[in-house]
Amino acid sequence: MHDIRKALKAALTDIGIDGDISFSPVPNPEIGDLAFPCFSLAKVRQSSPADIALSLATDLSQKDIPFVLNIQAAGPYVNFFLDPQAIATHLFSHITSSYGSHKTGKGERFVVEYGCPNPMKAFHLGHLKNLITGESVCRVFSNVGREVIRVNYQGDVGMHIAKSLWGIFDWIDEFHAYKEKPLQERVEFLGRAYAHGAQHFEKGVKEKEDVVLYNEKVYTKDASIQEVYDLARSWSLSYFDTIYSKLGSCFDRLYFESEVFERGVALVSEGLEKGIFTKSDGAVIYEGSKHDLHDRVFLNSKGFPTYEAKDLALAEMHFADFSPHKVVHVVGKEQTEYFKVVFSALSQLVPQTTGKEYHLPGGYLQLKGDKKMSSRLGNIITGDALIFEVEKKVREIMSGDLDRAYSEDVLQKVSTSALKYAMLKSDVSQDVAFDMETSVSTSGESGPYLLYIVARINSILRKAGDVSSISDSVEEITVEEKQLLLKLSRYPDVTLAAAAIPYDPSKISRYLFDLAQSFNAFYHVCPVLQAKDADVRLFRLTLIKAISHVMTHGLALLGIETVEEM
RNA sequence: GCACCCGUAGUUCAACUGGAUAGAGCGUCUGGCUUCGGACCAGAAGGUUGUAGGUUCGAGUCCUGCCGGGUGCACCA
Repeated sequence: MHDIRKALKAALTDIGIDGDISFSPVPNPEIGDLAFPCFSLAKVRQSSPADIALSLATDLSQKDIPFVLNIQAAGPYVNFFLDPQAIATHLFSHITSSYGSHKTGKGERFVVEYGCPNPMKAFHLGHLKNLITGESVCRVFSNVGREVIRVNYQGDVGMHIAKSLWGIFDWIDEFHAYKEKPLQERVEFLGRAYAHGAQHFEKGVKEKEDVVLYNEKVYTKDASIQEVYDLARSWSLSYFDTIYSKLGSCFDRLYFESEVFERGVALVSEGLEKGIFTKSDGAVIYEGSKHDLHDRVFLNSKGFPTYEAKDLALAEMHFADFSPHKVVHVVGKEQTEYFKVVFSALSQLVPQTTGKEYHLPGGYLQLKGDKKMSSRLGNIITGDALIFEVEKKVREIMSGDLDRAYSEDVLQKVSTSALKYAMLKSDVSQDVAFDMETSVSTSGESGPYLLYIVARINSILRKAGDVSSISDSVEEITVEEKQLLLKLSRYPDVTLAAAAIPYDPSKISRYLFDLAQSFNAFYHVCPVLQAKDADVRLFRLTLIKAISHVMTHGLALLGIETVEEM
């Protein structure tokens, strides 16, 4: 579509139109495929948009414009009818393995921070959605040529760790007994220990002090807790690794709060001297209120760094380690105001970060409907529990198909597609109401539906045998085929748009669903293998091969692998 | 109390960034088809885009007020 628009723009420039030339979609294919609205010209030319459209259409009709079959003025619009044959020829010669990839981001290095669970705590639903979103964003970035560094920042110090440690030490014999048990059980123990500590913390002033003591022990690296701390931390991290690998993520660098808190203190002290921070009630704060934001505490009155201070040091490390062009924080949208304040302070403290820090706000994940599932999962619904439930459901559905036995690989891929597509189908900042039935269903807007389309196409291609030769010319192109050609030609624009601010993989998921629907419309009207004419058969095989390629490519950007059969 | 985000079909979401008759999935109703893969398809019903104004050729989209929701605002992460 980019090439098509370029040709149209050139033609318009040729007849004296300057400035921003943009096109708009046409509501109905019967009146055209692409429109040029003439409203903005009306002011300059002191004439009605309709008159201008008419005169432009006449002028343009004199010219031979690539991809254009016919031009008509329709009210204030100049409508272009595109030539499906020319598009097919152009498209089929361009659909190679790199169709939809770009080099526009070449030379740019993006650090993407996502995942970010807290060691010794559960990997909950929010983390799951975040991981899936972040991974997709990384792929979308790589696809335009950017170098992507995947980083994961995890809180291995702080009050939540103190709570866990208090709980563990209160149950220390049990802790030692768990050393021999499977990872899953060890992690579940940690979860209980955390809850135990958190409860204790809430009981009263004295109990609170018990827990705070552990916080200080962690910060001062007290020898009495070190062995237990290290072990519990490593259990958690191994457990997170199993989830990352299951969902196809692999981090280049894990950052921990324990490695930034000291530097955080130093940076804030430095900033205090420079007048960037001020003292207030014994704490050190950044007066965001002077910059249309709100005030935040960076060092508490005991001199310990808050999350804010640690984030400053982390940012400094990002830049020291990778000199990124952009650091994208994939984090829940409730942190929006927080990031504004931190970025503002950071910009003054570490000027090279200015304009390079970006918060990508994610929506919340809520489970919808299914009461059975909610109760089975209990109050604490973890991310891996949801993964398990999806797998179980998919297995249930697929084992109902007695004609076929499915491999574990296929079951896994279908499950993953269900989960990931559900997370990525709407805008990143939109909350996701996860519905099990619609997510695993093969009809409707779901991952399995898209995989099914690809499997069908691949099945047809297998039956067709060798389709290495392509055909781009045919006597007549049907309306369904034309729609597919137009949609396929849009794909590179879509991948480019997804990689631009606001970064959003859902642009791709929506496109793929739309393409799949157009394929279905085509498929039920146009026979492929049984096409009467050999030319038509080859043309359609080439067409569906192109669709399969784009679908596979696009799904990969979402982190979804396709299957040959399902 | 202040700030930010959001109100679109019964429901879950779109709407190419201000353009033509606001579109899809699910659900509902009607019909088709026993397979180039039926885990299917077609058609229909369903809307005063929360509300009242304003801006202009033109508003779901921009501005203001109100109503309703979410989130964040000092030593948690």
